[in-house]
Amino acid sequence: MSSDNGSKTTRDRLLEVAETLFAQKGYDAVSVRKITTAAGCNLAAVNYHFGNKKTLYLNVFRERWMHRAQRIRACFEENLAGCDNTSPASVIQSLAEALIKGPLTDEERLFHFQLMIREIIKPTEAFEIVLEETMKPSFEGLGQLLQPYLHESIDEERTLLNILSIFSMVLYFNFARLPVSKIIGHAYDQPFKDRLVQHIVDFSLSGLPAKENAR
Amino acid sequence: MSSDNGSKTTRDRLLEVAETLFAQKGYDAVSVRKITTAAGCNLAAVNYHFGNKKTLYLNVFRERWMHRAQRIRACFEENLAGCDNTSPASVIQSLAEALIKGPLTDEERLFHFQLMIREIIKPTEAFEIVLEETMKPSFEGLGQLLQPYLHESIDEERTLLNILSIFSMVLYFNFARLPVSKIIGHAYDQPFKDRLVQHIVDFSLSGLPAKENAR
DNA sequence: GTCTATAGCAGGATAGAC
DNA sequence: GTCTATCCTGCTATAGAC
Repeated sequence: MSSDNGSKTTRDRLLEVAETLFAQKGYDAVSVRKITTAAGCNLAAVNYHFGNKKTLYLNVFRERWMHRAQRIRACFEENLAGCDNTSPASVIQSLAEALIKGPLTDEERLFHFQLMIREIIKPTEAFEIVLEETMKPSFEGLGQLLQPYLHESIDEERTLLNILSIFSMVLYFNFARLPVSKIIGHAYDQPFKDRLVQHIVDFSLSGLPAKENAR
Repeated sequence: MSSDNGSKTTRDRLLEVAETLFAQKGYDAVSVRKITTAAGCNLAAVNYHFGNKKTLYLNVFRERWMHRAQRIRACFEENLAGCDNTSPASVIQSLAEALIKGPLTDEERLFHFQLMIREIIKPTEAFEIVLEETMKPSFEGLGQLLQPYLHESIDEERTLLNILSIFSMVLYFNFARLPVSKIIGHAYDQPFKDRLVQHIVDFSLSGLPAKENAR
């Protein structure tokens, strides 16, 4: 064994370090050399444990990203179960809290959404995991939860657009922390995250807080 | 001169090709070789015209991205001037149309937002251009347009969160075309873009189209 | 302003010792 | 399972001919 390895195996440290670096810098900007150095192991370790760099990247999604997505989902369901009744407000609040405050640390959340965004703008094989095993089921579940409360005239596409819009806000406020911080003039501290969740719930339920005569 | 150059100068072709490739694949995934080959010129051309690869990337933003942002802004102002009166509805409709239908071709729009997203997740020097010369002024302008119509109790942060939320939807529906298409089950054709703009306006003004007794 | 040729280095991947 | 040593490809950047 070598330098700064905790109790974890080399394989696990590689996955952990690779996730961080891939999220921060992107697949092409990260070399196998940087990963193995940061993981405190040998250059050949990636090829021994994963075959090649691409498979390491895919396993980051299969073994770590998916697990995070499941933790978020479980948190959403707990939040919802903790509500007195099911309503659009409780669904959206549960969702926003799971995604913005949720079970992940701030770092984990940032990496999670950075990886997701990278797959959306430039899909690889990992995109299938993100889309089919996470996004689609989530949106479908949300659709079924919300449908009973929406106007009968709202068709399936419109329902999906509503869900995608809520999702787009949550996604944006998670991955665009830097511009958001610079624009609002302060960091993502806990009180702000509370206000943010409240804003997303309010905006999703009622849109702009306009005066009565202003529409 | 060489192979497939139109009437444009080598310098212009380099900027054009580089923009496309950087948007599609990201800075690190694109080599100077690929750029010069695609532009039909010699490997040394990038260094001759721009000094190095990084400066070429920055000039894509300075000379092409900024110009696009200005065209979008001009379109927004035209749209707004064409409305009978200023109201939250007319402001949001003008904005959504400028950004989703707007003056850019579908390709241009995709590249424009891909470049923007890449700068948001991993900022370089170009981020300053995007933030200070485009995002900040736009959000400030929108704030001034909308403020008179919002409840007096809404503070500055809340106003910004509302504007950022509208922006997040427009951004998402522009750069996440692939997952959105796969989820709604069809492509971004013109009728869909019309429905999309309408949805964004409706959602931004009123939130979810819920039954009266459902909140 | 555009080309060829090449320096100089970093990349992914593998073979084989331990 | 982890190491060293090495192959070979591809990268950015430059020098210098035209």
